[in-house]
Amino acid sequence: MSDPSTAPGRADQDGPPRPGAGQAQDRPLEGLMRQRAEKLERLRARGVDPYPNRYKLSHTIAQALEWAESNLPATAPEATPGAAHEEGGALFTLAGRLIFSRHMGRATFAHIQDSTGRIQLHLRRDVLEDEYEGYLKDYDLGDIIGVSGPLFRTRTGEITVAVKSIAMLSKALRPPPEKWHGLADVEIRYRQRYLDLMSNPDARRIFATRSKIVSSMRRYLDSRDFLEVETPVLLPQAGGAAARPFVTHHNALDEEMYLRIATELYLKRLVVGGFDKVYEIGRIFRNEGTSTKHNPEFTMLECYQAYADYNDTMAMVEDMLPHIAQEVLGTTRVTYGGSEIDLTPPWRKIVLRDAILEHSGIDIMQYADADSLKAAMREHHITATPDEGWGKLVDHLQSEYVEPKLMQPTFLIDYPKELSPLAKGKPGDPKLVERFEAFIGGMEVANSFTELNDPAEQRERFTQQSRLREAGDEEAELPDEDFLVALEHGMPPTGGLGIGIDRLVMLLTDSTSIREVILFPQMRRRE
RNA sequence: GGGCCGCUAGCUCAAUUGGCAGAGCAACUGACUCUUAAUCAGUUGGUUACAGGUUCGAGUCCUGUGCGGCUCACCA
Repeated sequence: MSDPSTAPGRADQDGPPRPGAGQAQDRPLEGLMRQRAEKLERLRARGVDPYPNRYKLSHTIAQALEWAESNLPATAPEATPGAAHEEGGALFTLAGRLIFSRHMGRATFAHIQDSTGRIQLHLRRDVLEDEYEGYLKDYDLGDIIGVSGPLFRTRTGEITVAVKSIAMLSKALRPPPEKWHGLADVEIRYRQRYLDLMSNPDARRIFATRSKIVSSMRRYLDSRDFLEVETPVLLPQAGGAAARPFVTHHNALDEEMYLRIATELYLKRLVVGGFDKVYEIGRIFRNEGTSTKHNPEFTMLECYQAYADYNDTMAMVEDMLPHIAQEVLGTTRVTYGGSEIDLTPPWRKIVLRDAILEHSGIDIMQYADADSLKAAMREHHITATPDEGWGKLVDHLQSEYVEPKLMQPTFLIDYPKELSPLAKGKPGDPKLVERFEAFIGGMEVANSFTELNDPAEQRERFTQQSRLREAGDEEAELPDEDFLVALEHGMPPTGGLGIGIDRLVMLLTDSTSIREVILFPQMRRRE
């Protein structure tokens, strides 16, 4: 009931709802969706299945365009409406999402897009007859459609399908994002990545590049006789890195399980078993905060090579990454965040101690314990949290003062033993291990060391880590008895390497946030 | 977890000092047989993220909540 004193009332308010028009209480989206649902019902009423089981394509859009480039004259001589439709050349059957439609009375130009490209359609009423009216009435932007017809060039030279028949392959019940600006809302781009992909070419480019990077990396390793393996994700105990794991529960065993934080300890078991060159490109889970450089699940390459050391893995890194860049991008010079980065080897190599001294003024080797190092840091007005051990303090100095400066590819070499419980000591220097990290664009992209294969020393290192853990370091390595047994069977001298795939992709696609290179980045649950 | 910023139509964005919530795209109706972000005429479409508060009056000011972005801390 309308109250005349507050609601003036509208002419159509008491009349029947107009077909296709939203009812007053509907939200706009529901109105748009109902229109599409009505179109779907009209298609069904005409005997058209709006979701047919199959549609046989003759070509991809890219193949059709390629054919036309070499078989059609570069320009149409003049506007000769109708001519192409009479010619009846080779028939192409193509499909894709309807992304543009411009209708002008008895003819319509439209574009469809598949994963290989987009192509223009020319629809004519005198050719399609009833199908033409059906197109105008019941097809919408966003629908997946199929078309069949010969190719021709328009007056402006654009390769176009002269459509002789058209088919609805999947009716879209929701409207697509705006066709020109695309989808800009970052949250929707991440939560509904398919909308990002269908409307933003750059998103498609980034993820296609990611795929090429990974396959190039596989080819590189495969061609050097590395064996790709898969190790468990679900573990009784998570080790191989300094990180807190995700915890889950196995019902049948009634046991706590952990998602892996590294593949290291299992890959080394395989080296013990005689696989001298192994690698895994796998998802890693770390129960930590998110940032532009961190996602709780990410992808890492780890590879292990028997009878190699960290000098060999260093040579491999500065050979492999430029190789991948060359293969995927056609160049070893990339732009990242406004900086020009040249991946051409050789890369700069600096001993970690020297790098910290250079950038912070502190020589870590002059301060043997946490207290004296902390005191030195205080003198340089550098704050440290009270519970940080010596290794953590060095890591702190490194990541704060050195890492952000390392734009061009740089290896930092020879890390403190305390930070590297799985790495082999540097001969003649009891405080250091044979380890390097590679930095590009201010990001750590690789971590590598000569693997510790002395079971007794490994046991001792685990014990030291346990002490750190007891002192409150939740990320200290847990002793892994089963791994120690493996080492006791003898592991050859081995060089190990880890490369963060996501960060490599960021670098090669000029993406400054890791969320731009992960299809479905971690997001808070939304009700 | 802290700090800063953001959230307006399906999408992209406006809204002056606190004073009638608007445009473009999409949709709908109509014109148009070489357009291409088609064009032209008209129409529809709003819980201004949510909950409170101040005020004659709140998209705008205040408080809280949610989600997101950046950043710091932590990590790779």
